[in-house]
Amino acid sequence: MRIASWNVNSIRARLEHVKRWLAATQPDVLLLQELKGTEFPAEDFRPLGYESAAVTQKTYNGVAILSRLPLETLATALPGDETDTHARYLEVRTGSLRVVDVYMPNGNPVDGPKFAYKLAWMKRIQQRMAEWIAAGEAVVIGGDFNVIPEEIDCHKPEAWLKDALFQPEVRALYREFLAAGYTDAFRTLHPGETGQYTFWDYFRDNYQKNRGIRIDHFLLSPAAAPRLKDCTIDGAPRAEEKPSDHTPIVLELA
DNA sequence: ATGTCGCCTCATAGGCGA
Repeated sequence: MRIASWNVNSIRARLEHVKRWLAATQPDVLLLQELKGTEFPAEDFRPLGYESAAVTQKTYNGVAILSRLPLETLATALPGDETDTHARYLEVRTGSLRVVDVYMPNGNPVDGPKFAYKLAWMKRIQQRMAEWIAAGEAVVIGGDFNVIPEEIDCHKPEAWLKDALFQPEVRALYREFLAAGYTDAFRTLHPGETGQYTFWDYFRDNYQKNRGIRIDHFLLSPAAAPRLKDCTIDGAPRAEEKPSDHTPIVLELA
């Protein structure tokens, strides 16, 4: 079973990119983030064999899950804060798995309320993750975590010291996810491998120079982890015309 | 500080978020 995740930075601007990539890569499930608009073009994916669920809002955020298998929506918001209206979370059951699509808050600037929101959001999902482990659930959590886990996950750690994505508290929470029993699919299969990134900002020639960060991740619960076969980053879409600033990460499960 | 995108609007430029 092939499950992929891609922050597309506007589904409207990237519709043809996504359709091309689906046809070429043939994932069973695709998690999308940063749809950036109220409308989700579900009907464009049906001819390719995908049903979908989406959580959208105007201008910002937005997540969707496409699946070739039947899909049942379990949750469209992360519990724990009734005042949180951001479209950042979607949980479905498909292919006997609980599949969770996350677009975690960016959190910049570090000295403002957005950073507090990021930490609170991460603690809220940590609570859910503990419940799934306690229940022995097979869970795949994928998406844009907006977390650079370790120094190896960025080209130049010094450049990210003041950024929310690389703060000690944020990295500590990510490590707590792993300590609780979740498996970082990519890093587990590629220990110590450098230069592997999922995001390069549009500035300068960061993609051409491979000055990026690894912030899109797949985490597997203990019940799902034994099925892990492969996890790779497909850099090709980042080299296309008018690309997203992120590129897809692809997970293979037995 | 800056660079570049994409979205939106008391719109054709500027602000916001990333």
